[in-house]
Amino acid sequence: MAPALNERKEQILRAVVVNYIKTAEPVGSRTVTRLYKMGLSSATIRNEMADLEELGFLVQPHTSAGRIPSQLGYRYFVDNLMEPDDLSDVDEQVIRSSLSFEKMREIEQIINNSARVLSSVTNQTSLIMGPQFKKSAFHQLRILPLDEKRGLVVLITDTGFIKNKVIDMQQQLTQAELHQVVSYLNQKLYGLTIDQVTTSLINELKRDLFKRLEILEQAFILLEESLKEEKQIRVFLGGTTNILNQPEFKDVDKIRRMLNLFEQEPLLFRILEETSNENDIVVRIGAENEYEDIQECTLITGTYKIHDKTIGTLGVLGPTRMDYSRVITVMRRMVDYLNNRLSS
Amino acid sequence: MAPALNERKEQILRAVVVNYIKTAEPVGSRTVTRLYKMGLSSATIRNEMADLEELGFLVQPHTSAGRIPSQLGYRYFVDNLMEPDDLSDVDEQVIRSSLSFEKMREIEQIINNSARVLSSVTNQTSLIMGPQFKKSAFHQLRILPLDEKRGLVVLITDTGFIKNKVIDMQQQLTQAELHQVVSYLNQKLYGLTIDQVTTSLINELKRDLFKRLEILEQAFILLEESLKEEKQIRVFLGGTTNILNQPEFKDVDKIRRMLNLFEQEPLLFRILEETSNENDIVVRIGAENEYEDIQECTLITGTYKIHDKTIGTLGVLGPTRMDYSRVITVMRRMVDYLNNRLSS
DNA sequence: CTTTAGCACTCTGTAGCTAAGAGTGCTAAA
DNA sequence: TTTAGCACTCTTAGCTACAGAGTGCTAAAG
Repeated sequence: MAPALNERKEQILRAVVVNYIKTAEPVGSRTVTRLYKMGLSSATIRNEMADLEELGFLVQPHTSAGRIPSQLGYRYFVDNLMEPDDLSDVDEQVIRSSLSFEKMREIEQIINNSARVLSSVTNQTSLIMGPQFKKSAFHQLRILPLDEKRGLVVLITDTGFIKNKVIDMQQQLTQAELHQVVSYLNQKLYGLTIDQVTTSLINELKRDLFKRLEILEQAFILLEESLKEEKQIRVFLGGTTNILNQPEFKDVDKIRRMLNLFEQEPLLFRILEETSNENDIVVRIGAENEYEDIQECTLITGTYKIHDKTIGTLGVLGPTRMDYSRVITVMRRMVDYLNNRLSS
Repeated sequence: MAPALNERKEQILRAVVVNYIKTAEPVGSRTVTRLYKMGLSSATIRNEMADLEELGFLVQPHTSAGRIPSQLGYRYFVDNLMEPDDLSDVDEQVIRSSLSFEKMREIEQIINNSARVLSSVTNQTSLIMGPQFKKSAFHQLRILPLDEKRGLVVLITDTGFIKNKVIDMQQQLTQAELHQVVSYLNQKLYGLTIDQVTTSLINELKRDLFKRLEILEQAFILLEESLKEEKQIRVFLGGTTNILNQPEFKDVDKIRRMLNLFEQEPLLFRILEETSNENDIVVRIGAENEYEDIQECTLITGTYKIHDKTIGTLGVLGPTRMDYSRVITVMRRMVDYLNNRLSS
């Protein structure tokens, strides 16, 4: 744990962090006295800043430059010094209106829109995990025959999602046979979360059913597959170009690494999943992140729910020099609105 | 139309283009004699190159640099000088295997995979338009009641696509009423392309139906909406980071403009649609492109079909200095395989 | 003991300069 | 028509000089 600082040091640390976030330039002692006058000369501030550097809260890019916050400095700032941000009415309006579209009945549209807004309000890149069905509970399964060869599997969860998938049916089934299979499956699966529908459970059911009805192999493989597919979740990105506006990403090589990351959906998914916590907003600064390529970045995550069941994560990714206060506030609002919208 | 060149000029132009494509450095007269020895001194080549510049096929970045091809130069090369590329067995293998996955039943997966492969084999960015349903013909409509409040609309086209969408139904319909509506719609819409299902036609049907059955308004709005939605098509991107490897994109500002473009799906769609031609591969070099932000790029497009019906476009986007021969050959193969795969 | 003024020192970034290298265009001869 | 030779142009890399910003230290003042 970081040692506590006396009030004067805290004031100075705050001044440095706030200023550096705003200007992206190292902050010198002069600047601190000028902007946050506290009746002290620059020499005194200099001494204090030297102390703060010794304690690990500040670093110097080179001997004769100002100071910039270290990872520890940001951490202390976020934990102890940050003042909550007031969102402007305009921001508030933008966030709300992004979700109020009457027509957005498909959840993917809502999520996609949210990603856009989250990135534009924060000026960072946003990542939102699509709904995780595996955390929803199985509610109902239907199979609708389309023609001789195809059927439509419809899966309904307790969180109100409906996923469907077309399957080929090699063998034809009579209406009655189909009905029999479907009701058997419904009975067995009801109330389980999608997570709990494991391959072994499916195999068991398959063995069971085969005794009664031997025609089903193909249909079963396909059900299994369709469930498996639901477990891989889309991650929606917004404002990927925003990182290019940050001075810390003027190096093409860094840009490449970031964009490369953005193309790897499963990886993004894992990062979001690892970072997030159901109950609160999580701030991961620099090397606090597991994944190497974002250890110069800060990732802030929150989760959204449907009927009190957590089903997805939203994240904002940017350089460690990020307006923490603002992003966290925006994230809070976004989560609130999203929860309301999705639970109605 | 560009004037015809004598053989010697053609040889030299080809040499310059080929070399510049490979090295990204302006090509001087010495280099041409050294690499493509044709029994002439560099002075002669110099004279010829000066002619080629006068004719508009070559340009000089500055007085004392070598020459690079102009847009016209590339055009002449593509139209007259290019030799077809032999794909290596490895490439061939990669392309084929990207599509042979047994499990990819969903067309979006196939398209997505194709985008990935197309970009990695060409080392450029690829864009593939998802299937355009509006060019398919209406085949069958079904509505499956899910519970009291919701139903599932299933739309089947002659190209074998099945699109479906969940709708809310404010008023409850009896099974019989629903059946009546559905069969009426099927009768009216059968054989029309989705394109032809205009708002006015829908309104007409609506009036018609209202006479018989007044409960349907809500259901109708939603059918309309779901059709409208099918008209906006996804564009799948692959290898967006590849442009960063090109030396012409070392400027952060150019990168930003490109990436910005990539985020605007509807725009990409329009560009692909405008550029492509059903019957052949189209090469748009530099300012031949309509859209301003890609006038330093070349876009090469091809189309893919299902049962001889064109339903989508694939594109490769990169700097004008692009390996035309290779990209075009790869595009041809890709189109072939894709057509085969989708029509089976 | 704390604060501050003063000053020497360090490091960066920019501007200007030079020299090397690449390539051209022109001229005159083959 | 081709080519050798040469003066000329432009870019790039490296070097130096210098202004600007900021520090750390010392010694004096509170």
